[in-house]
Amino acid sequence: MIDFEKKLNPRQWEACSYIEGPLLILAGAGSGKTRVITHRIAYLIEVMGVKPYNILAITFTNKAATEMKTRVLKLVEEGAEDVWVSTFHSMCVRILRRFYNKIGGQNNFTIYDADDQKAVAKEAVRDLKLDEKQYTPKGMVAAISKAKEDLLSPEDYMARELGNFRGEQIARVYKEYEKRLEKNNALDFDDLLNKTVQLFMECPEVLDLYQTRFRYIMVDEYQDTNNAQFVLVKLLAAKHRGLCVVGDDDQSIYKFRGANIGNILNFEDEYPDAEVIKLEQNYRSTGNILNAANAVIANNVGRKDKSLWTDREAGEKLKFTAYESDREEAAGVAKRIILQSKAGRQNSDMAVLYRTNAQSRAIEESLVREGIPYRLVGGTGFYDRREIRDLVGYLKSIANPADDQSLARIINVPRRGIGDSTVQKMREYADQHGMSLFDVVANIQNVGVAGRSAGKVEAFADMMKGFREEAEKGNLHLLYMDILEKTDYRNLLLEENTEEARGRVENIDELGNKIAEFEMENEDATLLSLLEEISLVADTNDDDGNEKDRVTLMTLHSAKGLEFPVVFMVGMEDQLFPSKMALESDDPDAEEEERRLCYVGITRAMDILYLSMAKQRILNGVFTYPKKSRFIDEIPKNLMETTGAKVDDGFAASVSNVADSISRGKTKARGDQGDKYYDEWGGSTFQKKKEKGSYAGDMYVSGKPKEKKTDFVLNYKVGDQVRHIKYGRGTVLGIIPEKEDYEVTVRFDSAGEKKMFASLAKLRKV
DNA sequence: GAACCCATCATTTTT
DNA sequence: TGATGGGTTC
Repeated sequence: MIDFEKKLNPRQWEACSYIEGPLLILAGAGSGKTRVITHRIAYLIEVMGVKPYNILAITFTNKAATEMKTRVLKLVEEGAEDVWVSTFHSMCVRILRRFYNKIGGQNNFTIYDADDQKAVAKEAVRDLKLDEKQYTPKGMVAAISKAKEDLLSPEDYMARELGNFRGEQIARVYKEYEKRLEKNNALDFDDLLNKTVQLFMECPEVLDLYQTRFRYIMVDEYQDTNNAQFVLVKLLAAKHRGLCVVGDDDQSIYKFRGANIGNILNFEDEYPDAEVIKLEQNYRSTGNILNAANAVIANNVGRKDKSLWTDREAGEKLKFTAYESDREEAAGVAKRIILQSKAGRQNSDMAVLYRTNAQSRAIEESLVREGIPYRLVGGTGFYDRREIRDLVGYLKSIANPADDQSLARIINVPRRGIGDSTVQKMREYADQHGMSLFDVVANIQNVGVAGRSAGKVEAFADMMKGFREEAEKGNLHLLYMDILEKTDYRNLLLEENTEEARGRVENIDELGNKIAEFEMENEDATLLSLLEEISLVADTNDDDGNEKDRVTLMTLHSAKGLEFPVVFMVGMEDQLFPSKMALESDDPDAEEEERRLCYVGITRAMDILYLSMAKQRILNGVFTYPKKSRFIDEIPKNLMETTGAKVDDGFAASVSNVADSISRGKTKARGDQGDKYYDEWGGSTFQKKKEKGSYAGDMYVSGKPKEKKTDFVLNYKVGDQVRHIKYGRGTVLGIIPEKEDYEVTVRFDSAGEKKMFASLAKLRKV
C-alpha cells in the first residue's frame, strides 16, 4: 500500500484526499500537479475502494494523457487500465462513435483537420460568390471555430450579427460550411465537442449513462478549457459532483484558441460549495528564478492570489544580455551552450525558447555552425507533409465514401488524367443530384459528364473499390502497401531520383511503419481507429535521429509543462515579446496573456536562466531596432545581472558532425534547410536552386521533356466560326504565330473575348 | 494543363 | 526573409 502522506506534502495530500465535492486545485508551476492527480486516482482506487471504471481523467494533449496513464499504472496495483484517461477530443470521439446516430449522424464520420477546414471554407466562400480576398479561408475558419466554441449555430450567429454586413456574410459562410461537412459525413475538431454536448442535451439516457459511470472526474490544465469544454464537464459532473479541476490561471496562454480563463477564475461561483486548495511550493527552480517569475506575474491584475516559494537556495542570478544583432544573439547562445556543456551539462538539459517560430532559424544556423545537435519542436509536422496528407487522403476516402474533400484531393494524385475541369463537372453534378462525388465517380458511365476522361474515372473507381475490399479484410498495412503499389505513388517518386523525392519516400515508408506499429499495439485496429489516431495523435516530432543528446528549440507556448536545468529566453524585445499584436490590441488582457507566457518561460528553468535581446533584428525582411522588453524591467535588479555581449566571431566551427545535427537528408520540418547546409559545408553553392516541386510538376514527370508540336496545322482561319469545349461558339478574330504555337483570339458568343493557344484550346471549326 | 513570375503578407497551436 | 497564391505564358 502506498504511504500517501509520506509521498506528498501536506497541501498535496489534502488535494489528493478531498473527495467530498467539487475541488479546485490551483497548482503553481512546478508544484507537483501531475503527482497529485495520479496519487489522487490511486487513492480513490486503493483507499476508497472506487472502481477504476468510475474514474475519468481528462487532459489536453495526448502526451499528457499517456504520461498520466503510465504513472497511474505504476502506482496502482490492479485495474488501473480501466480508468479513462483521455483528451477531451478522444473522449468525445469515443462517445460519438457509439452514439452519434442518436442525433442523426453516422458513426463512421471522418475528422477534418485545419487544412480540410480551410478547403471547405474556401469552397463555401466561392459558392456564395463572396470576395475571396476579404473572406479568407483562414479568417472564416477562425470565425467559425470561435462560434462553435461558444456553441453558436449558424442561425444563432446570424441572429447575433444582424445588421452587421460582414458578420452576416460570415454567418452565411458558416451555414454553407456546415452543410458541406454534413454532406461529407465529417466533423471538425470543434464539432467533436459540440456534437457530444448536443448528444447529451438531446438524449438524456446517454448523458445518464456517462454521468452514472463517471463518479469521479478530473480535469487537468483547467485554465485552458473553452466554453464548450466547460459545458461538457458541467454536464458530465452534474450527477455525482465528484469533480476535481486542476490548473493555474497564471499559465493561461491559449486565449487565442478559445481558452476561457474565466472558467477557472469563476469556478467557485459555478460550484459554491467548492473546496479550493493552493499548491504553492515549487520543487523545480532556484530562489532567484522563482522570485523573478513571481515579480513579473505580480504585474497582472485579476489573478488568483498566490505566490510560489521554494526551499531551494537562491542559486545563480539570471543573466540578461543585449546583443548587437540577432545573429550575434544566436552566436552568443551557441557559445554559452558550449560553455555549459564543457562544464558538464548535457545538451538535453538545455532549451532555447522564443516567441515566434521564425526566430528559430537564426538559432539553428548558429547551432549548426558550432556543430551542436538540436531538436526542433513544432513547425511543420510529419502529418502535414504533402505525401503523407495524400496517402492519408486515400485512407480517409476509403473509410468514408461520402468524404468529397479527401476524394477530390487524391483523385488525380498521382496524375491519372482526371483533370480539374472533369472533377469540377463531377462535383457540380453531385451537388445537383444530392450525390457524393464518389457516387458520381462510380457511376460515371450513366452520368456521362466526364467526356474523354470517362475511362480513367472508371478505372479509378475500380481501384478504389478494390481498396475498400482490401480494407474489409482488416489488414491495414497490407492495404497501405496495396495503395502504394496500385497508385504507383512510391515508384513515381523513386523514378524522380532527387534528394527531395527520396526524402518523401522515406516519409512514406515511415508512415507504413507507423501503421504496422499501430496494428501491433492495437489488436482491434480498424481503418477508422487508425485515422482517428492520425487525426488526434498527430505527433509533430518524430525524431529518430541517432543523436539523443540534443538541445531543445521551441516556442514558449510549446514549453508549457516542461522543465530544463538551463533555459535561454531569446528575443526579449518589446513588439516581439510582448508581441506587437498584443500591444496594439484593444483587449487589455492581451498584454497580460503575454506576461503569463513570460511567466511560463521563466518557470521552465530549474537552475540557470539566460535572457537576451538583439538591438538590431531582421523582422519580416526589414531591419528593426527594438527596445528591451518591458518584462525585463519587471525583474528585480537584485535577481539579475546584465552581462557583456562580446562573443567570438562565431565561425570557429567544427564541421565534423554538422551533418548529423540536421537529421540527414530526410525531408522533415524545415526539410530543405538540410540540403542548404549540406551544400554550404560541401563547399559548392551556398543555396541550392529552389525545388518548388509543385506536385504535378517535376515530381511525377520524371525527366521526360514534353514533346512540342513543331508543325502544328490550324484548320481554321481569321473570321471562321469555331467551337470551344468550355466557352462554346465564337468567331476567330486573330491568329499570331508564336515559336511553336499560335496565339488565337476568339470572340465567344457568350463568354466574350479570349486569347488562347491553339495547341491547348482544341478549337474546332464549325 | 503546368511552369513560372510577381505581389502579398506575415504570432502563439492542440485536437 | 520566406512561403503562398493568383495570374500569365507557353
